[in-house]
Amino acid sequence: MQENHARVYAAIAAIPRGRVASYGAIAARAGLPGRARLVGKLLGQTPEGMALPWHRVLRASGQVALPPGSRGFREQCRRLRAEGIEVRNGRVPLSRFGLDANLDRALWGLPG
DNA sequence: GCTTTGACGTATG
DNA sequence: TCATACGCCAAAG
Repeated sequence: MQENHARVYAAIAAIPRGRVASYGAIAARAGLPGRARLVGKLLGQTPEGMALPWHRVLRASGQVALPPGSRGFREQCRRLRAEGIEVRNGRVPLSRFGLDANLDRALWGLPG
């Protein structure tokens, strides 16, 4: 296990239930700014059996990264909805469920 | 070694 | 909102 891999896994595991984070945010949190693709690559080779909230990782746009209609795509949407996250057309409104967005809202004391 | 290939991101029009 | 261009870098061939 590479050091970077471990950090990426740790960053993903740190996403609270009911929230989502982007590949870029995960990479940055893992100390690898600008390397979102590395996160995607890693998840692509991650065994299904691994206990990891991989479904909470989305593109910066809020889009599910997996090919629409694929098995993984449906599984991800299913898991997200199971946590109360709204998924519409393979997209999650980051304004409400994005981890960073919610942190900002908390800091500014704005309503959700 | 060089080229291609990604579960990506930002800038620009 | 959609498309294109470019940056990024580890793996695989």
